[in-house]
Amino acid sequence: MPDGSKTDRPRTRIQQRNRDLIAEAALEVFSTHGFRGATLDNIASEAGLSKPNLLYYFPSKEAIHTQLLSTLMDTWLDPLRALDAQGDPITELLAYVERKLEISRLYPRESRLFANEIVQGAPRMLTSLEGELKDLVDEKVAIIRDWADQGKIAKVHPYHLIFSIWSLTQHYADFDVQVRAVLGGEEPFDEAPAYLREVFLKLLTP
Amino acid sequence: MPDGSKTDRPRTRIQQRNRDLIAEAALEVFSTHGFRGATLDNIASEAGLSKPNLLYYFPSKEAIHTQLLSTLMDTWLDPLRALDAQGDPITELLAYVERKLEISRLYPRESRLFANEIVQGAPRMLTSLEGELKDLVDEKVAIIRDWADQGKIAKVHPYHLIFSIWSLTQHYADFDVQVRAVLGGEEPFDEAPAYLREVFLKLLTP
DNA sequence: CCAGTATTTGACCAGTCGGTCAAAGGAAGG
DNA sequence: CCTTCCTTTGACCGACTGGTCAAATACTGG
Repeated sequence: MPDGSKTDRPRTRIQQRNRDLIAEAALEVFSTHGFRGATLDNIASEAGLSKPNLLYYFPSKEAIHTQLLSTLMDTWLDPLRALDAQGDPITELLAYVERKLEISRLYPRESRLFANEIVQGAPRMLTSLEGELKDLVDEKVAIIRDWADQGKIAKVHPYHLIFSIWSLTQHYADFDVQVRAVLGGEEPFDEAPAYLREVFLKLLTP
Repeated sequence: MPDGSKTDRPRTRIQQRNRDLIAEAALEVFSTHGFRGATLDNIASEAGLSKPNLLYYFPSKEAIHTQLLSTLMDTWLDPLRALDAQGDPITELLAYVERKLEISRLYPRESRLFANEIVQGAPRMLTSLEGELKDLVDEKVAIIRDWADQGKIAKVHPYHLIFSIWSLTQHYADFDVQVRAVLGGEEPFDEAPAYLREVFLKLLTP
């Protein structure tokens, strides 16, 4: 049995491949059915493996889910990490919006995985939210507050500014079905970038 | 057995009370665990009834869920219905934002119930979205487009304007845990109304 | 108080779920 | 070819889930 601890790399190519297959399948299934709605049989067949074989690589359903979440948390925070205190304030913030929207477009399943978890009260993620996430946000909020104090951007509530960026960008991934149902045939991501740019440009211009 | 069809009123006070108890309990459970994550036992004990007793009033778990969704869809659309083509454009739109935010504050469980359903692809709601919802939105979009054409508000993409109102207001209900985790002790709904007012005022002013 | 109806429930069922296990199949080096 | 370790699986298990049913218990009008 392979060592299940997260720290050590898989030793063989087969392990690497199958762990990747499982992660990919689990992302697909968890993101469309939620934790409770996903079954090991679903994930197994999506991955092209048998159920006992899944459990050869991961000790439990919960473990697969947990690994997915913690892997993705980093990816999720990257765009915000890139917000640079040295850059031009408005350019930096608009670039953040753009990066975040692009990620929603490219990785909607990851977005929905988080959405599922958070909407249901984040039972398996609360410590992450209160830890890494809050720390990073606090740090960037300080930068935004400085910019506002120096008159480089409009005086907006920095926490709510960040919430609104998350909200507006992730909406296109998380509520994709609704957006498409309302738009009919039109492709949401054609217009979204320009629209969001306009929103935040108007909001932030002093 | 009571007649299960939705059209006729319950005949007795007991039926009325128990149906209400079940709906309330189901809202609580479905909104925090999703359809699959909710169990009849959960709902029953939350309602203070036995499981077979639930199924005396509703033919199935699915039926409870369906009735919740369709009852709530109306409530959900009301704020948008109230958007008045005759009123002052900016006042009307800001009032819509305010109503929507207020509803998120007062009925977060209802909001999360929808969020759960839509994030997972709206398997039990798609026809509603493509029907009533789209029709109402189309109608109101026409009004907003007129306002923009007449120069009474800024020229913004009307569909995306509506998406952004939904997104920003519902975020405070749907992602409540995350918002609170980041804010620490602060109460989100203290600052949100003024913030959102500022966002949309700046966006809509020609 | 009684008959008849509405309501409630304990016991039960078949299907599904996460997870186990022993045994069978591969891969690789000597 | 043989040994050793890695990988895969069919069969199985106990817990849980949605749902049924017949019997028991309240309610109601007469």
